[in-house]
Amino acid sequence: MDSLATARFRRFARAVTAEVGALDTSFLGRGRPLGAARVLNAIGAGRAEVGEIRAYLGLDSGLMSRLLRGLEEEGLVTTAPHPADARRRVASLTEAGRREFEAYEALSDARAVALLERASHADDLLRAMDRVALVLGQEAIAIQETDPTSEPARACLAAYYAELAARFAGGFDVALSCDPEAVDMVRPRGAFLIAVADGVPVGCVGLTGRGGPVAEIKRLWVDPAARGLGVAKRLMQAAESAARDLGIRTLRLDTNSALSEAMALYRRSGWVEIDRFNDDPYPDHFFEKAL
Amino acid sequence: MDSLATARFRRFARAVTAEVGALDTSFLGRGRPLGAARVLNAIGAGRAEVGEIRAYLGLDSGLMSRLLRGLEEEGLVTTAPHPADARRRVASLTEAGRREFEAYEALSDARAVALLERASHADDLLRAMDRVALVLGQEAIAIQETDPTSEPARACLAAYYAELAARFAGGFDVALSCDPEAVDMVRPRGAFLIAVADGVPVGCVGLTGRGGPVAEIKRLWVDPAARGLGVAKRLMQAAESAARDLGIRTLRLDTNSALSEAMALYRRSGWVEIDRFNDDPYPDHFFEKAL
DNA sequence: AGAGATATCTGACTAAAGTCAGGCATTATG
DNA sequence: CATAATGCCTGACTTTAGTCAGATATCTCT
Repeated sequence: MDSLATARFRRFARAVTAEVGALDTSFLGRGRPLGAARVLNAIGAGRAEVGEIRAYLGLDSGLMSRLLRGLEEEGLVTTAPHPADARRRVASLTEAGRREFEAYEALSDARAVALLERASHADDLLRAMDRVALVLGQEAIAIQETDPTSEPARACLAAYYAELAARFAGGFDVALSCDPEAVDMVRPRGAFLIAVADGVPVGCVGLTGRGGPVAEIKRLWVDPAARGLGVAKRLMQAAESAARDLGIRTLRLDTNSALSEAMALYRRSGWVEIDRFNDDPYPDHFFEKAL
Repeated sequence: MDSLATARFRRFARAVTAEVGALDTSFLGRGRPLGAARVLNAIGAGRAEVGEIRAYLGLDSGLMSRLLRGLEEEGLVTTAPHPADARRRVASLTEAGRREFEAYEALSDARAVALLERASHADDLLRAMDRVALVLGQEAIAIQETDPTSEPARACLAAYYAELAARFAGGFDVALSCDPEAVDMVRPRGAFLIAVADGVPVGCVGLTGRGGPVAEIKRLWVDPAARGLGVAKRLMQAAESAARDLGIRTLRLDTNSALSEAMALYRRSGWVEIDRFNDDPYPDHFFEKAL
């Protein structure tokens, strides 16, 4: 660890506290102390159980209780006993509370937009921010199943096609490729999985079935900012597990030698190379795995 | 500005506040409230005037005054009237105050090291952090003259040579190149300039004179994380201005077409291409500029 | 059913941060 | 040289955050 590294880290911390601190204090400015605003926003973000919010915000139980009472008196929050355990309480926003939460959200978004519009190289800045966020918070990347036509799925696929176009010497045209139908990637025939970090999709994989015991893995992609963190491996494991659920016995996939990280991953995880099994012009390597 | 951009920014803010906030609260743990610790650290970081500290930390004048009194009673700080304006006051650390400041510094460094050691891909993480810090805080990049054998200058040059080795098809060996003597880059013959962001060097340029009216620009380098922010242009302007100071009338430089950004910069800023003027094996383009 | 654990609430505190009006030198300005 | 402005200080507040010791209701386990 060279001594410059700590200086670089601290330079980063200084640059960022100024901006991010401003984002935090934007929680003020709606006539409510920070503590109460944080609780309101935690509830708005989906945290319902009082104990969970308390742990998340690191609050003393007495303080938490008083903040909740305050929000209740403002008419923003209601609490009720937990249906399965009446010692615990669950909080939820009232109509007015939801409006107030949305006002906080709008404030945060406006701050973000203002900063990004002010910065030169916003694209590049966002990529660097993604990398920092993902490496620091890598435990927060979750794999979830979604419809292949959903908004986050389409965002992943667009990025995937753009990357193929950039990496294949002759470009990439999805119309020339064996593009699976969306219906083949929805249960019961198949599945579509995405990796999500804090609401932002960072990777995807499709399991394409045709109703029989053989299915294909298609469209494995991971955001460059999330590479090296084991996301592709987790996506593949989740796809295999979904395949077993669907009664699939054999998985196949095709790929291109330009995608060296993907090839290495397949070889590491029990896939064996087989002969060409389709006439898609893009792939030059074919793999199979028995489940 | 797509809506995902604000989500990505806010993901970054969340990931970072957890870590950077921890760095901030490391200011506690020395038995002093945060406010007093922040004032002490501001003085230690070189801020002397009370009004300046007040503005920097955003404190009320009454609060500021009390915090200063507290630090004085602890024997960590002394204040004196400003020599040019006795209404203003300047604060400085006592011997004990300096020791206490250094203890805070050590604490911050330890936090930084702990985080970087915990993170996978620390190198890559630091590069992304550099990019974020530099784009956000680009106004804080300062150009300064230094000895070419100083620690930061050597760090820049090592990075410069490493980059040439990576970008030249046949590699780069400094021993084969026309390497200028350090003494030719020190006044009165020449100069060496570095760009510094918050204590970390991010770029350099050498002005190599031989005592006559002609000098050469050598070793222009900018940290990849700081590119696109106008640092190279500012370094070149500072070098030209130093050359004028030294009575130089004509500047020359050699470069290689693999360094396309540099070539573009020279063409943009009034340099004209001339014939080869040395037998260095690496350059393939030669430029001149009259001052 | 009873003992102990758990989750939240209430009351009574303290510490820290922040606000505001006025005071006192000192300096700038007409 | 009088007047206004500036920079800092002091005293008297309020608000916010945080702590801690019970109280209360509920659940788990035997």
